[in-house]
Amino acid sequence: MNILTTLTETISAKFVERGYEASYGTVTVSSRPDLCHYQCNGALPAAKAYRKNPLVIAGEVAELLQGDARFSSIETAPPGFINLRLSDQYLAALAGDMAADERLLLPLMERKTIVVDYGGPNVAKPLHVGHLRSAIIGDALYRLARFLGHTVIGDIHMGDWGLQMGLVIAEMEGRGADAAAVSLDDLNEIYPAASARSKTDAAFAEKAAARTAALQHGDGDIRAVWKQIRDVSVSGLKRGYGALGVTFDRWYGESDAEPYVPRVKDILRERGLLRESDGALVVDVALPEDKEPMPPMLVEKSNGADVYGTTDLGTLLQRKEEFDPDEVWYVTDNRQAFHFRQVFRCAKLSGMLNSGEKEIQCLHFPFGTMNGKDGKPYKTRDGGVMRLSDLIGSVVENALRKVNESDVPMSGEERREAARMLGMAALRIGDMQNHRTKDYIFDMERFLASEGKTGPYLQYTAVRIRSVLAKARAAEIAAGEILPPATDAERDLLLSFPLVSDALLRAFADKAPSAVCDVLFDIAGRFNRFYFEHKILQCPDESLRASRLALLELTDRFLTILLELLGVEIPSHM
RNA sequence: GCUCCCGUAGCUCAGGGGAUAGAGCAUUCGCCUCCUAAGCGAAGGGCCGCACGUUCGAUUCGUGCCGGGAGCGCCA
Repeated sequence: MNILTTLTETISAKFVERGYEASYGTVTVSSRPDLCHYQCNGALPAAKAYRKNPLVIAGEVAELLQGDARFSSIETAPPGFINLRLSDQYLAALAGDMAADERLLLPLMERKTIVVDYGGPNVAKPLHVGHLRSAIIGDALYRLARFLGHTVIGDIHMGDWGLQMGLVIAEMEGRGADAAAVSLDDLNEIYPAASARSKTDAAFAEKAAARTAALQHGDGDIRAVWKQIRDVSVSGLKRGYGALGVTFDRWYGESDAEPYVPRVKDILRERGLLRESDGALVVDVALPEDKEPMPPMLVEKSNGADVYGTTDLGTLLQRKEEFDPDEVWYVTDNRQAFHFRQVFRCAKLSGMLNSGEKEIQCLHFPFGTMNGKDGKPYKTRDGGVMRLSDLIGSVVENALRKVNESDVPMSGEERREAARMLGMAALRIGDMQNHRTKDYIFDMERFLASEGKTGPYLQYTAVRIRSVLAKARAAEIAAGEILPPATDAERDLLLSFPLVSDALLRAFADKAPSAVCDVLFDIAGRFNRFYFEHKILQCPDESLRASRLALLELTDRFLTILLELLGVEIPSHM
């Protein structure tokens, strides 16, 4: 049930009836809530096209709308606005229809198969704050796509095949470390050490590169060491993503694309796309219309090792054969935009995106950086990269401090559980309340505050609703039919529900979870005002009380669905 | 240097050819004998970076400039 679509259809039909083009009938949410709920500005551009007074056109259309019971007022205003107010009866009926529907009349789209690539952690490296955004934004997009009816496959796409593996293997060799006995903690220490050494020690860097090439070319001993490292790492990664509440359908890595890489090279060779350059193999991906310099994409380094673009192509081929998707989404850092432009072009040139009649759409949805208060990428106090587990630990610890200030009776276990949920919500909403593509500043105090656009604010709203509903159940007071709103607060709340459908479609179109956040804060704010101004259980009028309870139930269902789309859990108390 | 993104209230950010540009925080002032006050209300606060252009109309579109960020073949 998309109110904007419905109203646009209605008004467009009236424009047509008056001899104008349907496209002028677009209805938007009013920019002047004091005057109306919805508005149509189409008479203004129509006036130009048809050389008429816009107010006259608006009047012609408005006249045809008179008598439509959905509206309590249909007015025109200079220079040519059509202003619409929904009637209280219609609002109540609409809410009743939503409540009667399992998915609240929220839209289902035409089903597509979508692979979402939103992890990208490196094996042998602990998760750090840089992995947070990909995980929670990707997870939210995954949930949203699935909710809207698509078939979605989430793939973590671990980096387990590149130079970082060679670095770790070379470092372990140098130390004489036993791969079979290596622990997660060892790995967490080995990689940074190896990475640092490769920058100053040229011989070591060369050795690491050689080990990378050997791994990729199937050296059995190296492969055995590699497998050990990988297995240990994966268990750590599963724990890390588990703590975030982020799941994947496939725990594939670059190595799983390895069998496809020779085929990718064959395809490129057959198409005559491979070219030697400075001892390396490259594909030219520049187009005549390019405004920026577009260097060729590197497929094989001069030492014979593959680079990540190569494995990305192999992965694409794997996804095509395993899932035959309509779309493949890459949720990664902004800084990889250029890389993906190259890969996507190369894939298109190779013809590997063609699948029957359709062409697989590869789409990169980049996101900005999480910065510290200094506006620079978030670091620990000593300037190092902060581990994700440390970040989560400190957020949950701070959340627990807040939960412990609450005088609501809760057991220790309940407090810890609430703190975990509040902390994770603070992280997720703190991140996703901003548009995906923007950088934002990580501010724990602000994210954990109960006032403002925060996770805890949204959770608190749901908690107090559920508290009332629980009391109603205990007192055996049943919800009833939603009555037409009698007050502004009630009407405002009812008006927020029809906006959800449009918000979800916009969030999906832009791949922007922030649009889901916006509508959540809108509903929560309106509800909290309603809650403050009205008695519910103490309401003396029985049918009014039943109506308000139904309104609480409906609000709770909207909040629950929307929060779940963002991966936010609701504690039982707080 | 070239390419892309961004510049909106003291701060963090929405919005986007049309009416009086919106939230949240912060500040000030109010609201619990009552369903969770981790809540609600009110007030102040803006040359929408600058200039030119397109348009009946520009904060929104275009061009240039200034300021910030990122990227530009053997890392991922």
